[in-house]
Amino acid sequence: MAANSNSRVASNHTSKKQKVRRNIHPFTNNTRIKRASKIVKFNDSGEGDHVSDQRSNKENVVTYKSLKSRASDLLKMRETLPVYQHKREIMSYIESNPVTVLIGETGSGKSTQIPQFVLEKLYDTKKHGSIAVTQPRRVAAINLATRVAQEHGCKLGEQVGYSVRFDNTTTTRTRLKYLTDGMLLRELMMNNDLREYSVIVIDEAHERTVLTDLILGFLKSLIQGPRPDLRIIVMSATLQAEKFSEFFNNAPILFVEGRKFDVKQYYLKAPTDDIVDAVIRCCIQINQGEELGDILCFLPGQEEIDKAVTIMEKIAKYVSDEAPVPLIVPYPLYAALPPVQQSLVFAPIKGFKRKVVFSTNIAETSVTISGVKFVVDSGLRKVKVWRHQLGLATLLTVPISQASAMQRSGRAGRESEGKSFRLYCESDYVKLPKQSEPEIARSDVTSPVLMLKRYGVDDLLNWTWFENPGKEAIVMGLQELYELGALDTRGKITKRGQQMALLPLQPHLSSVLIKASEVGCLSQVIDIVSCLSVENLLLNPSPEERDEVNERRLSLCNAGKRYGDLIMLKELFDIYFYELGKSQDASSERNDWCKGLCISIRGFKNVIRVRDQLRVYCKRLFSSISEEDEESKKIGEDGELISKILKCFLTGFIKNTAIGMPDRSYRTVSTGEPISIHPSSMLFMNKSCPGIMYTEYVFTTKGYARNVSRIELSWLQEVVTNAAAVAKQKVSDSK
DNA sequence: GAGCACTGC
Repeated sequence: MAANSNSRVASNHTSKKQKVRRNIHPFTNNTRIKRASKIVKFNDSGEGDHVSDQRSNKENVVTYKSLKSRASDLLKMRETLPVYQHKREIMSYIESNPVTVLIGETGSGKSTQIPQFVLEKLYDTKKHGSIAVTQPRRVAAINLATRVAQEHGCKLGEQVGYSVRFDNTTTTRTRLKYLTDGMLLRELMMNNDLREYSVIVIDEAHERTVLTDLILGFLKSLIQGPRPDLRIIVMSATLQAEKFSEFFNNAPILFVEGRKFDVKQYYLKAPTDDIVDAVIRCCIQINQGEELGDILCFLPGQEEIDKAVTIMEKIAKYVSDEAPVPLIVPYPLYAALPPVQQSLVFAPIKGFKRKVVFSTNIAETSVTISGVKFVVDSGLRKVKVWRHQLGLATLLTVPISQASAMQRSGRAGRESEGKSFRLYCESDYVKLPKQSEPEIARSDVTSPVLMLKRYGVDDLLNWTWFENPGKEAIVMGLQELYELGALDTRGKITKRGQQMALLPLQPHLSSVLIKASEVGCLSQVIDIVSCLSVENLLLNPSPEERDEVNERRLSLCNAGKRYGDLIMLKELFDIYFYELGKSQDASSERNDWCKGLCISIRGFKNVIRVRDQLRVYCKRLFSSISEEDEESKKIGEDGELISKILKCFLTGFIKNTAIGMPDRSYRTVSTGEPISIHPSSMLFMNKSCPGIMYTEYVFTTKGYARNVSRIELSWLQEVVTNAAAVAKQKVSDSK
């Protein structure tokens, strides 16, 4: 590998200026201040390590006076921020336009300051209504609200607060509310026209998550219909502004320069075919030739990362023995990694050493690591693409977009000037797509379609989609919802569909829950569904302890051994919740138990929170809830009960079934494709199921079923008949 | 026969 010495300096500065179009109003910023370390310590975009919680207990003991004095100290820092210097100009645009698009680069202060400017204006003009600021991630909403409350001189929940799942600090006094876009969508579902807000700010809109895209669509229909008075500000970090502007009737675009340090780009002269090898070589080269500073490497997935870490661990000592260079200390970083190991990457490294973090896309937006001076970019990522016709997801390794490459490089320039090594040719960079394909264009839209139906939209194909997912996707979503009993034959939402839309679950799981409430096993099914709702609950044991952990899990789950993963989850839940929850020292007992079984401790705490929430929702939604259902129940090894539970799941996942073949392989009921049980499943070693049902079907190297349960073939007929009867009933109801 | 990127209610 050889880094291109004729590298060019990537200047976002100039490229942005070249792109200024007729309806853009650039703010010339001559006040580019060299950021003193003391001045801006907070994260403008709210990105922070999700391991540490920035809220401090001190907040609870400070007096009103000290809140105010802290706020006036902070004001001096705020005044140096780029957006602050253009306050009057920005506000005049916001005041005179129903929609304003604001492009603020990293460090511009947009996420903290713009909402406060608007708040001041509301105070000054004595206007009613509050301000909502949406974020794609929980941590961002929490951190931003915490910071802004300090700047505003109040406690969280007074004038400034946040609302995320399981945690709402807002009160009736709150005028500025940071919330996840999922929460705003929920508010839209409950209260169609968002009367309580006079201004809505959509932050990080460039990330183009499904939920952000949906909100944009809802907002357009609101200002065209019942809320012409609503003010909207779309904030984005990159120049994807034209699309936002066009969508909102050519809204003005404001551009505020940020404060970030230059990052020099280096490219390969010739492409590489072994990306892990190239990344390792590049790190060694940086270690030999560059000043001290940490390295962040972007690789597509866990497999490549684990491989890179293993190699680096082996050669690091040898390399530093050979020459007087820093000792490289490698760290992996990906979401499925246990939180304890994740947190290791945030600790600063001491001595003559260099931290090298091998990470997935998680470090591109969700997590910020300080001390990074060098970025090594494989140019690859993994992406899940939904195949509407097949009803399965494929997980592909694909080249990133230019925007993504710039975002990755930017991670080297947060604290000082940095360097970015792109392990592909500059000629290939130019050919990359400018932006990544928006998520909604490659996702299952069953859930969005249900939301729209719940909102009362009839003509889905011609709705105010910010990004129309296409006729095929919408029709498949409609059909799926019809089969789940959420829509009737005319495409109108049913009572069942209304209930499904209000549950914080994917429609298939909502449907399972409703079925369970009808047949009297709601409590047990809630427990299982709660476990399924938490990602990375069962962690991957390392290869050395894999057999041991599997053996331990199997020995605890007698029913799970036979019936599969859903029942196993319930058995584990029962032990965690009933058996370990009683003793004096429940918490440490539970933690030890989780560690031994390679189960996420935080994961199980989330299971309990999801469970509590679902129980509350179910009580509200199903008036027919029986007294028995309100009591919690352990599962035991009652075959009849287990059958009943699994049949409930079949009503939601009837499409996700496969039949056992004589050669002990499985073929899907719907398409006849071969499908394999994923090695993480309890049933991986089991060779005797007549049929299987799974909650997920992902194609990687081949088709894999995850969360697998054993089913009897007769159940298929039974459940299909019931579904048909339900459909018939629905038709006669609507006549 | 051997393995899934990230986020949200």
